[in-house]
Amino acid sequence: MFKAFKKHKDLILYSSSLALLLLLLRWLEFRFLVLSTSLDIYIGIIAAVFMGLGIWLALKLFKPKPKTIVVEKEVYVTPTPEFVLNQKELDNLNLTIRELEVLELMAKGMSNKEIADQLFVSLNTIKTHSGKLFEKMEVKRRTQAVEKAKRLSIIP
Amino acid sequence: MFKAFKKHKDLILYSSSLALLLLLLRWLEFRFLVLSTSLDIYIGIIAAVFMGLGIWLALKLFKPKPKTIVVEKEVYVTPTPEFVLNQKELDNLNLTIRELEVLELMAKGMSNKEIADQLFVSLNTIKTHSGKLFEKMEVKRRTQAVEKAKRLSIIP
DNA sequence: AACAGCCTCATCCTTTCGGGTGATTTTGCT
DNA sequence: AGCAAAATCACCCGAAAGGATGAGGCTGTT
Repeated sequence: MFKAFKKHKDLILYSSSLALLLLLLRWLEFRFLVLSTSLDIYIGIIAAVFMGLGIWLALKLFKPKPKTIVVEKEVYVTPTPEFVLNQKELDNLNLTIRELEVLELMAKGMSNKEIADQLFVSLNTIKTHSGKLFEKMEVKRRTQAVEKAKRLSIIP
Repeated sequence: MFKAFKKHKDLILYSSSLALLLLLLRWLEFRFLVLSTSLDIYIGIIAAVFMGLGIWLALKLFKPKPKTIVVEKEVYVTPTPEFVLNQKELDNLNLTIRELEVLELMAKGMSNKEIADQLFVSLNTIKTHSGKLFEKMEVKRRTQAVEKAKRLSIIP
């Protein structure tokens, strides 16, 4: 009994609604046909009411359909292509420790003076190092040295 | 077509039921109240049609209103070894085309003179461009400019 | 001890770079 | 047509970078 009711409760609910609506219509029919015989208005009301019923029905039936939309959100991956030192190329250049240090600081955009201060040596020393560095790397300017070093994966 | 039927089978089912019920009621009404006129049938048709219209309207109009549940799905972006320009940072710097060109050539380790020859302009012009470039990038030397540009993914 | 390699520093000189200023032309937009 | 931004070029000056050369000190190997 209850099971059957539960199974068809929607149907019963809507049927009841319709019955109620029909009663309303009958009442309206009586009111308008007896008091004022405006058929157009009557039909208009019928149309409006049933259209409303249709809308209500449709909304009721297609209501809680939680459509899930998967939004792909790109995760910002830090551009860290994991620097791997190219030992081979580094060996080929045959740089000294000091020269490599100077190269690394150059790559940070530091001036010779700043590098000198950082390494606690004189400006002239850095000039000597950088000069030899350019010789070994076969470049003419610090910018070229840095570019080549990055290209050869000697520095990150 | 069949898919649409399957999808809205509930609605169709209930609508048919209602229509059937309506017919039954009308028949009952006719039988017991003996009040059947052509007007009633006409009104019934009106009601049915407009209810159908209402349903159709509702489905049509409120279809693109699916209460969507947004599920954010994190997607792994393979660390592309290829250069992806950071347009945001580039826009922030508000560089001109010429300044960007100079910056790119600087990054290749070229001297101002070489850049001037490459772009078919005078050395002084390149100096002006580079000066403004350093201003906008808030750096003091070309090496710093290149380093920062690479760090911000403005140049490869 | 001798030698080689590296690090350090210096001096002299030239080139390059960068800052500052001003001017003219070109171009894009309204 | 007129305005604003961009591009072009010039001149001056000081700072930084780079080339050439020489020299002294330290360290590990032979």
